[in-house]
Amino acid sequence: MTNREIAEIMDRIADILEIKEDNPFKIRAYRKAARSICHLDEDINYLYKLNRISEIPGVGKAVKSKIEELLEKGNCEYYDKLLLDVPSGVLEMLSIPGIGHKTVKLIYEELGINNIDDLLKAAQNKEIRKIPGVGGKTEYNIKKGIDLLKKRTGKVTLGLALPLAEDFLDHIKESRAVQRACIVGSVRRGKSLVGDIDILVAANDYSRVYQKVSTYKSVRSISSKDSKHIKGKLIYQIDFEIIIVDPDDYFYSLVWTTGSKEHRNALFKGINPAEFSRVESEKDVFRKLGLNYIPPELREDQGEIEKASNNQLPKLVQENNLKGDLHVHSDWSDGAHKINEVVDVAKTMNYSYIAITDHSKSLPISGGLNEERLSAQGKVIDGLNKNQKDFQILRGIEVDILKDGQLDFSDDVLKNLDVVVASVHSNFKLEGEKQTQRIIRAIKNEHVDIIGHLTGRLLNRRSAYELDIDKVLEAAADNKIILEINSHPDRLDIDEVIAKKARDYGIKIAINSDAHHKEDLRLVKYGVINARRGWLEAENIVNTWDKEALLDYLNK
DNA sequence: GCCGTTTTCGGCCCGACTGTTTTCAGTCG
Repeated sequence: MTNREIAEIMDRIADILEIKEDNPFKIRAYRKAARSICHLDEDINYLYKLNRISEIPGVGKAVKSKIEELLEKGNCEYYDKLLLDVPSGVLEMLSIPGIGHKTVKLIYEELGINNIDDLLKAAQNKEIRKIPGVGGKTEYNIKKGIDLLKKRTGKVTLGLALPLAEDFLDHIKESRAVQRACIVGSVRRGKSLVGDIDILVAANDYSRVYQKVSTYKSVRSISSKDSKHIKGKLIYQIDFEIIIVDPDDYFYSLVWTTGSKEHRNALFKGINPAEFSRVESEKDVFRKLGLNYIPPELREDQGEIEKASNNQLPKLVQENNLKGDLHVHSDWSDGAHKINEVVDVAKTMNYSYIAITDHSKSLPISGGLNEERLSAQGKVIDGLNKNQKDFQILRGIEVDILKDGQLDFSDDVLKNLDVVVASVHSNFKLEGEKQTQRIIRAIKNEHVDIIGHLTGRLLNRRSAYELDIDKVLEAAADNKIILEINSHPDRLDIDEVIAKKARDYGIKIAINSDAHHKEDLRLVKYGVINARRGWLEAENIVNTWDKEALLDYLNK
């Protein structure tokens, strides 16, 4: 079992205990264990072998024994028993945004509804509002929530799919029958949500490829196979397809299977594939078409083919262009690590600066800083900086944008900081014009440098809030405000469409990790992919600049 | 169920908003 599978079971246990109204602190303990297992840098099987499971934060005697049982036997008696108490459909109802375990339990007990489909029917028939304490508004939210849920069915985040695809690819490449292999399709293009994992394989011996694929540890089932394709399901219910081609056709097929349908149709219109037999590289395929090499992230038929024929493609930003990170949390608020621990990881990434931007006081759940603690943190950072060589910790804050667009700190406090990231963490449901004016007011504050996760979307969980993007971009451009690409794979906010638009407005971008755990600094990988999909070059991204140029820009 | 220590029990993140009622419970971040 993988770390993530174990973590999901711990979360599931917490869900069931919530429905059963067990001790809230016990529930929190299971959630905490799930989170820290998710964040482990090491394989939990490896920790188990070394007898180091109890070193995981939040894992005590009871959780440890359950993890060990799961790793040894693949199941756990306590969990199996709990599953008998609550129907699986009721647990699925918990994933509907806007209703929690209390409401789910109430609906289950009062109406006997135990699955999402019946719940939707009951909501449509106005049955839910008959329960005392539940009204028409909740009923409406249930319908809307289920609608959102249905839309996301089958798609998973790149953050889940890419590491799995890479691991699968490594496994396939171990086979001597495989001459070449590559991840293709939407995963290679770096879409933030993907429907499946596609891998192209060049091989002559199909049966040996099948043999290799079928022994991959995360394959759960195989639904069809022939000499050209193997299809099935991986863990987390992710579909996969292995496309097997003759080695002579590999590079042509690589281009064919990577681009979106629209892209490849435009690319190969009226062209005989036989012309591309035995070409030596992907670049050669494009050359034969009279085009520059088009990076996978751009192969979406958004004008890239024309640009490739005119030598006008952008020189896309790369991960190794990044010199720092401007949105990082520490244990001064809801981050897991001390500032110096985060700095140590940043140095391994060859960064020369990071900004520590903990939450501000309006977010008490996150242990947000008040003026006194912010000032104390500043002194700690100054002290740490004295011992740094070729590295600087910038003093920052992720300051809350309040409901009316005012900030959570006064100008007198903000003016002393190197980096001010302003973000929305409340009142997501404001009507569009008010939301727009709220953010523009923050943009106009002279001390604000960056707007964090501008649209507030959470992939598969929460839509972006209502916002007039053009008005916001205009204001950002006028006020020399940097927009963040938040790299967390559940956010990727701003998305590639807004990023491209922002570039056209002349707005600078920061690719930030928003790390709450030291290892999460590496999530910028996804931010970079997103930026590339938005046609951004290194010069558009302020944290590819060296420290002097950056500070100069921040001081405007 | 975990954790820490003036250590084997007592405390554990909390405020705002929403919806349903009319003073509060549920949900979210």
